[in-house]
Amino acid sequence: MARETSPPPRLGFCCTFIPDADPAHRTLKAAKDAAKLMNLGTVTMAHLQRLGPAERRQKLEDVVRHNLAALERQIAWVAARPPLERLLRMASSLLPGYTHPTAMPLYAETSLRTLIETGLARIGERARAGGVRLSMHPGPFCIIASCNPNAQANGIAELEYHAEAMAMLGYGSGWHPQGAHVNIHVGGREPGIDGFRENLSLISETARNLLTVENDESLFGLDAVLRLGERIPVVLDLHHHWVESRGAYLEPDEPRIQAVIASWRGVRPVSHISVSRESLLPDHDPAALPDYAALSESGHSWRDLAAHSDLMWNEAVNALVARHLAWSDFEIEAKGKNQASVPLAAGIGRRLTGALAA
DNA sequence: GAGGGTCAAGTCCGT
DNA sequence: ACGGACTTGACCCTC
Repeated sequence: MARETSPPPRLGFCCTFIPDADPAHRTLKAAKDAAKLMNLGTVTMAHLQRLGPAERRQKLEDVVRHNLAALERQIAWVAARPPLERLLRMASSLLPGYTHPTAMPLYAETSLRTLIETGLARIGERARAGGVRLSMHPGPFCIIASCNPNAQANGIAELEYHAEAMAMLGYGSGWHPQGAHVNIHVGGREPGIDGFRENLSLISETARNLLTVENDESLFGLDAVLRLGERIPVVLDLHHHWVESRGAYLEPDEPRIQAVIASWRGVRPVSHISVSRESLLPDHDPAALPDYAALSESGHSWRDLAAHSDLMWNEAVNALVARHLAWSDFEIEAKGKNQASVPLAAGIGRRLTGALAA
């Protein structure tokens, strides 16, 4: 397959859509209802367990139906945005309790399976027709290597759930098809990188073909995860790297960027960006990159600095994203979701237009 | 409808 | 020892 034309740059928000403050939402409830329509929900396993068989089945089906419809609305919204914004991280709550004993038997029933399979197939087609790049990022419980065999088995099952969902969306064969991926962290200190690499043999080919591994802020930084780059694409989180390295911002010409690109083996990489919370930085110059040493000295803990902001308030970081877009797409990990990613994309769009005009 | 306890899960950091 | 952070605060019951 020839790759003469590289795909266009993309950035997007993660999991949850936040509606604009709209005068049409005259009450708080109206705003909440608007958000509910666009976002995936869930049901607790404890609640499901308390219900009788018929109600239990109905409740799960209701949530799944809602989630399929909400995901389709999210993708339709993203597809209607400018090409730069056509990327979405999907919420893991799509099929609640898929690997939990309370819900698992229900997912085995033909009627629910058919509902899910037909729904996801249509949603995947819609994403591809709309040029929307999709990903998932399972929670911290999804680890493929742990000293606790039970935790490891649960983690692998959780990864397989994400891979199955991707497969039903139409991304089930080949190396990160259309850039689709399921991104996780290395996990605990032990068995670490080597355990992670060994356990790649324990997961399905579909999951291996979708998997990516991200540098974290403490145990497994960029250099550590690049040791997996021969097997698995590396997702570079610039904010994690800043925290882990105590203040380093990578530029696109940094040699390790080439190693990250190589790890994706022909697929356009995805990276993550976020910034420390606005509240920690009342006097910070939004035009300068956050200064880890200075913030640390003025009393901000490692944990505080690692936490994410609501919006992409720092213009220097935004400019850094614009530079890195030359080689990578971006997931914007801000608490304000689309309220952060849309203005960021607009700023970058203006920057690109300006560069062309100049 | 608001308020508050509860929720499947691993691991680390800070107190 | 325990709460918070991370993936993401939502869900569900009671009043």
